[in-house]
Amino acid sequence: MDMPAEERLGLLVKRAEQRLMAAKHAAVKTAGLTVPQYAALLVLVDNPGISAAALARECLVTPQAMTVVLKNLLGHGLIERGPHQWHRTMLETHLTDAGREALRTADAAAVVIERRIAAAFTPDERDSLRDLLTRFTQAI
Amino acid sequence: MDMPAEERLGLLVKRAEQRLMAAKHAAVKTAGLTVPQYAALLVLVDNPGISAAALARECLVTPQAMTVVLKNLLGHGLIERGPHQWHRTMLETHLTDAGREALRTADAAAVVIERRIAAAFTPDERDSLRDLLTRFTQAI
DNA sequence: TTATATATATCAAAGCTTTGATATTGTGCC
DNA sequence: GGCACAATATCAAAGCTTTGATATATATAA
Repeated sequence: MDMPAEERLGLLVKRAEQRLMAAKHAAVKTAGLTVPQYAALLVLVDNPGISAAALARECLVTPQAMTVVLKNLLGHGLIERGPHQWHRTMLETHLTDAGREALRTADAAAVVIERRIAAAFTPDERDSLRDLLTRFTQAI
Repeated sequence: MDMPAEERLGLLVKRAEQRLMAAKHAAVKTAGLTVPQYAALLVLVDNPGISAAALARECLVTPQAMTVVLKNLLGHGLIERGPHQWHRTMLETHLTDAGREALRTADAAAVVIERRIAAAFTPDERDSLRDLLTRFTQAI
């Protein structure tokens, strides 16, 4: 009301993210995954045995949100969870073979999108966008 | 796995949007609103009597999602809904005085954030970011 | 007039997210 | 040893979002 919608950079970022999420959702769906599940598996494959809390920090969500995602992944047999040796308050999470396979399929589809985006810019423009977005984030 | 996370421009956009949403959420919360509620009221104030379906299109969400948002706004007395004259299949939605007041408060807080973001860039950089983000969206 | 297509609203199911609250366990300090 | 602190997990409530299915009403075309 006090600022024209046209000038609000936030709206542009939101629209870009919305489109990106829609495309990624469709991409990882081919592997039977949701975007948050894909993100969790992506961290998990490089951090076997990571705790739910640590996973949540990596994915920038709350532990409660991650619990829900892990519960669904567990229900689909893509991960396994078991008690930690000495830290009895921790649960170790590991990928199953099915989980690894789903991640492989999903990532292939997701990378196609990232490559399509990258191809829309020159190397200089990519650097510029990276810089502007980083400053955008820091400005908030 | 096939592409370094560093190079994925999508991740940067997602992080920027995440921070933006967190900041906006905190901002509009001072008016007792959520971000989707704020977005709906922002469209509503310029389109009195708009249908839920049209509102959903403006906000880029599904009609079902908008129904939930409107139900909560209605429950808080910020909007009113009534039947349309001849289109009996439509429900007209209008802001209440309380809704207008909440929107005014929320928008003031939201504009502060947008101004802070805008201030982090020169006019040329803003144009550049606008251009790059638009092409980003179209590339998907 | 009848049939088709379109637009509206709404119910239901599944999933993600947040804040808030609680219990258990491990760590460090006294 | 005992106590405060931090980290983990989990329950609960509220809200947003999607896809899919269904019912009603308007508009258009045969």
